[in-house]
Amino acid sequence: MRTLFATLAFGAGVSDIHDSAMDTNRKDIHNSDIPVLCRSCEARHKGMCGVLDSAELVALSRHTRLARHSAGKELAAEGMPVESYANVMRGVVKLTKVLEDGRQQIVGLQFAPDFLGRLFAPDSAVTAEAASDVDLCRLSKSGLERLIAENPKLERRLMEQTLRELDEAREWMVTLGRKTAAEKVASFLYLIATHLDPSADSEQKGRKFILPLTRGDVADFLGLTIETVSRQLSRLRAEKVIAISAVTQVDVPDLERLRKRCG
Amino acid sequence: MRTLFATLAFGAGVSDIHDSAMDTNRKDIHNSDIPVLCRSCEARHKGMCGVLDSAELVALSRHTRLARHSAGKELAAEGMPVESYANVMRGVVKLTKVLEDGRQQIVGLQFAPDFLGRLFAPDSAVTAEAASDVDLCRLSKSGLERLIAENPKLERRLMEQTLRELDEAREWMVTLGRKTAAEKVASFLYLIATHLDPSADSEQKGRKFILPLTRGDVADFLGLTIETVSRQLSRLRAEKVIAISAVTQVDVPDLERLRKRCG
DNA sequence: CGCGGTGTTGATCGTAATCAACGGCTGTGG
DNA sequence: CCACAGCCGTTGATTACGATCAACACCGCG
Repeated sequence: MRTLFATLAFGAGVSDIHDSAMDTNRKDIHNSDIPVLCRSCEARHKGMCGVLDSAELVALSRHTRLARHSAGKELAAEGMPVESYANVMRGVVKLTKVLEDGRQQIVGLQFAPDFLGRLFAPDSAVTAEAASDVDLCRLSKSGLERLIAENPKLERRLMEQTLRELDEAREWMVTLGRKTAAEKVASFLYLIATHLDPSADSEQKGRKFILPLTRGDVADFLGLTIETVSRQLSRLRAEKVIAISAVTQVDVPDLERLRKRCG
Repeated sequence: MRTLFATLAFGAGVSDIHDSAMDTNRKDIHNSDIPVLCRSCEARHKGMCGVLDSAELVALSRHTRLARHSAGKELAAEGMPVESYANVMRGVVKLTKVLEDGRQQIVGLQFAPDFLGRLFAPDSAVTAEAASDVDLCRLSKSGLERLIAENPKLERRLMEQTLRELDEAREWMVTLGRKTAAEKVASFLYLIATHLDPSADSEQKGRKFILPLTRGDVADFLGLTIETVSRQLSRLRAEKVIAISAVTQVDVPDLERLRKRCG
């Protein structure tokens, strides 16, 4: 009934993974046993796929396909049924909730290699939207649920990510409830600086990154207005805590100095 | 080495469960197989123990003991190792986080029959404190972790509670980030009215309850000051949305009318 | 060139924080 | 028994932080 995994992993009509990815992990042993799509994927190491052996990866890959979306694409809607799960391979996904009158709050940000989706619930409690251009590894709902039932280690790994997300949500509740606008913006920059660019995790002091969110997104994340976010960014720049070369290009020369602004 | 479970369930030095509890569940079949401490416990139905059969309950009860604490008692400290888990049997436990300068935020409230504790982490990310007088069913760390490893259904149940807590935390992030003081206080009262008193869940419109939190706690939960909470409560009372007979005694004549104030 | 979208900056306003006074309750000790 | 301290909660006066309203700069694009 099913053809070779590779055919499905690159499912018809979906743009192929870029060539450079093919070359990245040549050093891996038994690469030939690992589905092509998985070879460059962070989830295989730090994400949920890290608990799977190559045979299990192959089995899972029969239910996966690469999906690329550009910034702004709605991936799941609040209150709507979810037909598939996904792993974030590249980019940032924002999870939002809205009040009837349109006030919006970002309640979570998912980076590679985070798992995306609410297990064991008929429909999504949040709206998921691509904050930047993203690559997702889509997993069919039934396929993953079957695999979870068979593989306790996988369930455990997902439990651990869920607990981590809960910790992060609670950390953010402190920021939303008790910090000033200045501290909120500093906290946001610190979060991004420490979550993005996971390759360079040495003790290097300075970090440059491209903000994956617009000012409006940042405001929705922090419970502020666009104007206040802009003003606080200007203030941090004036005080040399950050440099802003282009609107989305932020440079943090001293991460520790930024952390001190987080309250 | 171990004596009968009943002896340990009522471990020496711990005050006994009150007599009335003994009579509550006479109608249960095979009550004689169920540990005495479990007979009146909500966790056995809606909580994590709902997935255990009576033999498993007995096995678990060898690692449990009833612990009573009065309001204000610190049950776990942020950043400190946790030596045991617990189920809330009665009362309310608040989970808090603090900033260096003392600003405090409540990041979660646990009601019966919630599970208490952070699995798979060496130490607690939050401070847990009895908000009201509470009864806990303490579970030894190693005992529960062994049981989880053996019982996939139990892990699943705990996963489901964790996911529910994550949903609740995200719901609360909207309240903290985007609601006005008036909406925050209304939302808090609505939360309490719908979470407390789980027995009377009929479509009755009116609800009376004793606030398990002080004004200071409410303020810490909502990211407000005591004064603002007090003013908003006075306003709701003046507008007949609630009645306050004593400081902790709240009466919500029309739950739907309260819900409309939540934004 | 004008246009829409995004971001910055300035002026003003309003909500909630802060500062302050006081009332009610409880427990303690003369 | 009353006096008083200490705590909690309410209410009033004032302040300040961030929202709102407004103008404009910048950029890509038809």
